[in-house]
Amino acid sequence: MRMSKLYAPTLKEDPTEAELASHRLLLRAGMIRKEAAGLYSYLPLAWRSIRKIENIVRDEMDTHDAQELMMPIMVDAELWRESGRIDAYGKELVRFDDRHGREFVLGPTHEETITALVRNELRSYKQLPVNLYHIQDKFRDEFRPRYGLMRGREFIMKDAYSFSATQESLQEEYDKMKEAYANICVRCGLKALPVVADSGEIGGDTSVEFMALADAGEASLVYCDECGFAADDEAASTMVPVSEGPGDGTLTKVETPGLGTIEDVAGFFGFPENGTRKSLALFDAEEKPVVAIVPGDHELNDCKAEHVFGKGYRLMTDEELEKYGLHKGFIGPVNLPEGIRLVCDKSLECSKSWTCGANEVDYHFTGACPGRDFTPDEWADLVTVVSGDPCPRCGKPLSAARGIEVSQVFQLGTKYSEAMGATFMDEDGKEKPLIMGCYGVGVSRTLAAIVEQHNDEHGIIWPVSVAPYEVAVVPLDVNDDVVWPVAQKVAEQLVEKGVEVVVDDRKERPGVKFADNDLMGFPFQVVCGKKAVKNGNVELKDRATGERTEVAIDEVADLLAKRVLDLRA
RNA sequence: CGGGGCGUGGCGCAGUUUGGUAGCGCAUCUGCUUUGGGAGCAGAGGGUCGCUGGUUCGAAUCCAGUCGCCCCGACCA
Repeated sequence: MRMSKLYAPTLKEDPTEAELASHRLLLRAGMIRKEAAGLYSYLPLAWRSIRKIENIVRDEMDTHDAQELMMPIMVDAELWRESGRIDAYGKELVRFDDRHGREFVLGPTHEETITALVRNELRSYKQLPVNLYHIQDKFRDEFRPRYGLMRGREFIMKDAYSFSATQESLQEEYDKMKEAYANICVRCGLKALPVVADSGEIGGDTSVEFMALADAGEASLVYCDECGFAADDEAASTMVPVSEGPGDGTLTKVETPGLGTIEDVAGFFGFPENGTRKSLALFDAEEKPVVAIVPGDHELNDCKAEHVFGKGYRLMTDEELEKYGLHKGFIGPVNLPEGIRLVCDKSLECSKSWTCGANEVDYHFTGACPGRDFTPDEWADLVTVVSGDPCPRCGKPLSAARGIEVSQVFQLGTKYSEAMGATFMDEDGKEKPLIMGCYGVGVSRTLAAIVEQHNDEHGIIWPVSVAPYEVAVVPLDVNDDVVWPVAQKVAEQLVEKGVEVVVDDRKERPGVKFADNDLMGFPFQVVCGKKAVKNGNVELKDRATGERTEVAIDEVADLLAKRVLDLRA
């Protein structure tokens, strides 16, 4: 490919609307253009990368026994009525009538379509399991699309659906997809973690999200380097280690004038904040007063609190505190006024000597002991797990990170097959609903996540496996009758060896060429300058490391082809 | 849906307060010079100022309405 013919208009300045590195760089590198809010055109360079990602996905799907097909983007709304999602999905679901007045939706996902497709043909357990997928544009009319390809209204998704006769078979399909997804991330050059999304429930993993680690990610998570455990920080549950407070374990009232914060109290006793207890007064969803107590160095988790106190719980205002006989900064479990429910974090259950408010202005207790000095109504999981807390699986300290959800595997069960009458005849002669799994990969989001993880101040740094072109040959002066033929020769040799090459044949100054090639992020640049060529050399630049080495003109194609082919996933 | 901001050549912006011949930088085109990190000089082309209506002798500018976009929040998972 000749750069002079390439449709990739680069921008010298940062677009004002773009904040994320991926959004900014994809725009600047001439790879995407916005058509409307949340709607983007993929220009040739981005489309080449998208196709490479798709092909990696295809390869992994096919080797894990899934079959590709293609379903329409338009879906008969009747199917969504059958599944019951027509109302449940809300305004994100785009609906419209065709010319005959029949209602349709633009598929935001395709459970309904696939279930309707297979219910007529998958009739016997002998045909199962089956796993079918397609790669298709999806449309979700997001309230607030943002961050470029990260959260668009129209996006590319690979969605697979498995149909099994038994739970064991579903588990097998699910495990295969999990393996495929881990491979996909690695092959795309993504550092990603499989995050248990459903850990609060009955247990077992029935849903895993693959999170590409990136500071710009919308999800917070904690993970364990030691054993590989990872969970959404809201879903993560662990026993926070707590230290016993000061004192000898007898209940002692201590004057703490004006010390109304955890920091003050910990400082006063010369104890870590962890040795104190944080008491929060709130109203549950039914407006009944509650005091919740957590370790002093942890926060009440909003999501968990909703589980315990109901959606709509809220903290008391200062006036409301006084009304219930509570004092800001000095709330505690001992001598709690009548009628207030006491809920304590489960990690405090083993602690026998609490330092906490005395429910009296300017006084705290040390040595407060549950069961002896007060009795909680409930022990519950209340805190947000943070970096350093022990891994619930192996006990080693957890790390915190932010992530981009690039894919998810989910054991659906019989939700859709039951609602839509997709049944099969089992071995025992009984008709049963198909047991389903669904498995999605955000292809366009994966592209954004890759850029988010692979960039520097000069631009994108593509992993070879998904680079739009693997090598850029950059003659610094195309009018020079020594340099230009050398560049052409090297490019030809590389193409012959199967390498994807773009030649920067533009009549631009070197600075422009360097800037553009760095921005577009081709993994390798072969720079042909007058001086080096005169010595029989060209310069080989590794975009990732910035390392430049002079290589003999006759050897560069061989050398590079080997490196590139090695790095292809 | 709440709060804030913005719509002016392809891109980035000034001009709007105080109405009076639409401007700057980049990009584009031509010529000459330049050629290892976004060149210099000279010249040229390109805009119904988001849209609709109103006020006025006169509107990018004032008024009303409307459409679109961006940011924060809430919602959604």
